[in-house]
Amino acid sequence: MTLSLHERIRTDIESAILSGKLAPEDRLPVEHELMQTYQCSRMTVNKALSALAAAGLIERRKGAGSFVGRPHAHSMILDVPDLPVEVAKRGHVYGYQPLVRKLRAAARGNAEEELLAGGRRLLQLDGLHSADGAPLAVERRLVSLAAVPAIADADLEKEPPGTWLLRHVPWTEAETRISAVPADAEIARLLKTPVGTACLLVERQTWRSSERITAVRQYFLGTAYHLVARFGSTRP
Amino acid sequence: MTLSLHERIRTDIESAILSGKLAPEDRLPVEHELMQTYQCSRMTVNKALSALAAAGLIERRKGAGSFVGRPHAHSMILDVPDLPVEVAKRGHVYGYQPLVRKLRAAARGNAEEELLAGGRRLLQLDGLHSADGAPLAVERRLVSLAAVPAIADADLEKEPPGTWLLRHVPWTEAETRISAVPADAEIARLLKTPVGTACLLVERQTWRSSERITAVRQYFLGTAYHLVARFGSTRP
DNA sequence: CACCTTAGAATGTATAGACATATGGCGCAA
DNA sequence: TTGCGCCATATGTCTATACATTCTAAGGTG
Repeated sequence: MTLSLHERIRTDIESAILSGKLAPEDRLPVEHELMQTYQCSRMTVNKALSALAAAGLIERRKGAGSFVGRPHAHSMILDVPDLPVEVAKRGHVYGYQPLVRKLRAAARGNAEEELLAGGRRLLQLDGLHSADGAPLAVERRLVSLAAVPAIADADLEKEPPGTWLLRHVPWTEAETRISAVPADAEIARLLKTPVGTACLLVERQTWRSSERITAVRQYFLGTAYHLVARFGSTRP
Repeated sequence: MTLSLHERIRTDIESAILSGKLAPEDRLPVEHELMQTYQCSRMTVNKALSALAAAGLIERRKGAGSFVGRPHAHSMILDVPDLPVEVAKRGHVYGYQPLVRKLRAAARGNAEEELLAGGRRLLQLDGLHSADGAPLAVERRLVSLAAVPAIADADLEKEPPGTWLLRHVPWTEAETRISAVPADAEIARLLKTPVGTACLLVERQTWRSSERITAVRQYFLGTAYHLVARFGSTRP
């Protein structure tokens, strides 16, 4: 793969930073110097540096110059894969078993549910994800019928509601909380594991321009699943 | 804040996508149309669209056009905060207590450790993070002396090694695995919790251009800590 | 010596044009 | 009808230039 010129400039500087040749707070060559070095126009240099700035690798200060940014080991990229896809990728047979499908109002006094419902009703969808027949995760989901009326008529027998929503209510914003909890009696029964087993709890809320769509709690069998996050120059 | 023209074009299209006015696979106006709409040059439009493509919001196909991408609820942004900072931000007093400091060779047969050591020795650093005196997390860390010889002389009594490394070996690439495990006897003793308590296990490896720096396992008290990941248009 | 002004330096934004390259559809030929 | 090739289309890359904005540092003034 032959890199275009601005890509080459970008990767050159990128590897200089990641290898430590350029330390944080170091000043980069100014645009005119890079123009000389690579024998190109300023716009080409600018494109490379702007990309690095957008990625947070450098900081550009108008009038002052460009500087290597300080690293932030926070803000890594977390892969939250679609379960059917992920399970299939590991060579297992994915299964989804719906457990509860209930149309109901928001629980009174539960501010969370009332916000989600937005005055109308909620669809509660509980289900069990499995890999090769073995339980993998229990899912408890609430969907706002105000935001997604179409889900009332959706066929959710084979496809988990998360996958359905991903296809029908695209480009939502989301926030995910990850924690570890012991399995309560019901979770333990469904996951066929002793009460108190460590479970990875993934709580996710999604909304679209301030309209709340869905809230889900997924209890993963702690030993059978993990999430992976990355930080670095490796781009997809 | 007055947006520049290419920023305005970008945010216009961005909100059209996030609000659903533009659905996945939809075709965007071609660059020449946008030039007309905004009365600007092609480079300006191109800058806006390139930024959207870099963010994964749209897909551009040479010769074909620009299309709204399919949403990926995966690849969220995970905040892995520096513990001292995060604890302080919540109004608690952070504490770090070193437990083990041992210079040793890689365990034979442990491919992981041998890779990290790179033929030389490892520094093992175990410690306990606490908030307001209450145990928060146990940390077990290995640092490659081949990669970071300076850490042999570092003062790690008050500052956790993670913070020290962040300041002295910046811009590492990293991979984090997140799972849930029960506390074994030693972890339970240190966290002052019963054996089997659900713990959030965060395993992180960092390296710099294929040279391995450190590997760490942090066991968080499940009920006392959680991670948060976000996905959406909100940029810092 | 302290403070203010100012000139230069560096990035931010935008224009207009040129050529390169991948795509997809249309028309022509076998 | 089928398959091939060509061409219009749309994006990718790059140039050269212009002016705006912001920061830094030098130099002059009180």
